[in-house]
Amino acid sequence: MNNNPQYEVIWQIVAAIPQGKVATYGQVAELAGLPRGARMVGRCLSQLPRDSKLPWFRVVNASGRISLPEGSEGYVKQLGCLQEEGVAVVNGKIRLSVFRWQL
DNA sequence: ACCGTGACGATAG
DNA sequence: GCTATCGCCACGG
Repeated sequence: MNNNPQYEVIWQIVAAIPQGKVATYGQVAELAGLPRGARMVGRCLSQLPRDSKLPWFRVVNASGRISLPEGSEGYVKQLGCLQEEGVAVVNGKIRLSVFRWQL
């Protein structure tokens, strides 16, 4: 299955994102100690089981957009979860200057 | 080993 | 704001 030891740290970072806030793939990668691992974070999340308890929906791309095909099941779920937490998604876009997770 | 494929990102126009 | 490139990196065929 997931033999990649890096997934472990990625999961931990994602799990630490506060509710009502979001983080970008690149940000998660850096906090996980993987400077150019944005794609790896995306890959990691894509492998998560549908019933994962991880707040994967709090991860968006550097443009503040959901990186899933619009209209897809995942897109709808992510959008719903975010709005439920109070994250404003205007015209499919999130203001990172407001909702981005800051340490 | 080679090549195409992504839930990416930075930059240029 | 948008598209087009290019760099990046793990995986699978």
